[in-house]
Amino acid sequence: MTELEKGPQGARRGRGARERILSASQQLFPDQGINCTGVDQLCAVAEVSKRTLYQHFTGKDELIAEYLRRFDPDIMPGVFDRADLSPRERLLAVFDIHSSLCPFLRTSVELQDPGHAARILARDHKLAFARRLTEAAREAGATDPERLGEQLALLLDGASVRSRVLDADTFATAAAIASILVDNAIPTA
Amino acid sequence: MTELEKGPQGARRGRGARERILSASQQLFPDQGINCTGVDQLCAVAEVSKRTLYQHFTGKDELIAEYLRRFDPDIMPGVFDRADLSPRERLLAVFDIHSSLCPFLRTSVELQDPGHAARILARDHKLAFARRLTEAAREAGATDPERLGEQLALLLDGASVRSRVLDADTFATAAAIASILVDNAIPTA
DNA sequence: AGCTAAGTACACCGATCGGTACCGATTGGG
DNA sequence: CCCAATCGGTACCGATCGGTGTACTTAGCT
Repeated sequence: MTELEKGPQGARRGRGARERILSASQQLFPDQGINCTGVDQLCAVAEVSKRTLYQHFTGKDELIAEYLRRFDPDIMPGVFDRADLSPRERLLAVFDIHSSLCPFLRTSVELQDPGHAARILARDHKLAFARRLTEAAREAGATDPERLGEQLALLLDGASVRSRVLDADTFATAAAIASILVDNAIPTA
Repeated sequence: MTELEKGPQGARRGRGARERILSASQQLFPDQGINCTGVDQLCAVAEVSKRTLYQHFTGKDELIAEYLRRFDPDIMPGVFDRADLSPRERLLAVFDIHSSLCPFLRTSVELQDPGHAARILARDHKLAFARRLTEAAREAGATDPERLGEQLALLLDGASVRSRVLDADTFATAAAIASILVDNAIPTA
């Protein structure tokens, strides 16, 4: 009766194999990296046969792309639309997320082919994210919202990759910079 | 039989194999990544037999570490010691280097083991680099040199990794931020 | 000369990679 | 009830990975 999710291959009554595979990807890729995670291990964790995986995805490359696509819709869920915060606070709230290495950055570094679908997705994601920051900056009354958005995006990526190499929390530093930038970019602040 | 001597091996520059291996590493690792560069290809480019490589290095891991160690001594050659620049200009001159993805960042992302010698080296390098920035900030008269040094280091790493994913020059953005930070950190500016 | 260290060439190893073929069990819809 | 599609298990494929063993050739130094 309830029509479940529709797969490209017509998984009409899918037993959830596709979901389990994606779930396993989201569990293994961030921890072990993409290149260091084999298809066999992916199947083992997902409790899925290898054959099933290749019925849902043409190959590992497509799986990686779909794995990234899952992150896209919920960019920073509940940050940009918090009504309890002032526009300025909303700009800085992004830095409260003490995250690990951003999956899009990791993918862009690990994959070599610049034309790989996943790297295109990563690029699009970063552009979209900067756009959302720009939008928030405009609402906050920044004189040059686009510039401020790009600046804040760079701070986030810097903190993300730097936390990886230093094994320390670098988001506080980024937040401090962001605070200065916001103050400088918004008149009557 | 005194047949021809197996090709033009007579003029082989027998010595200096280690140097050629390291040179090949510096040529291949940045372009193809570390995990995607095999030992065989490394040997081919270095014009070195596989046996020779393993006589100079215990394994690929040690080669990676030594490859990184080569970058260490010449951090930003001729930037921190330019007498023709004011201390403030010296702080900002670092951002004129429109570099590609920092090898230390790339290594930290590609290698999974946090205890890998190369990742320790990368961490040490980043700490040392921030220290040099801190020193330069102190000479420039910053009120909190350590803080400014860490901030500038984060900006550089952010620009580096962001240039990778966006395939664009992001160092101008970082330089603009740096200029603001420096102005804010140095009194009587 | 003659010895030794360094380098080369090439075959080889076990492990793992991404990906495929086949087969039997399960399951839902007509 | 039967058909067709999905799924799991498993063995398998060729390629490549990092790393080794062996035998031969060279360069440098007394």
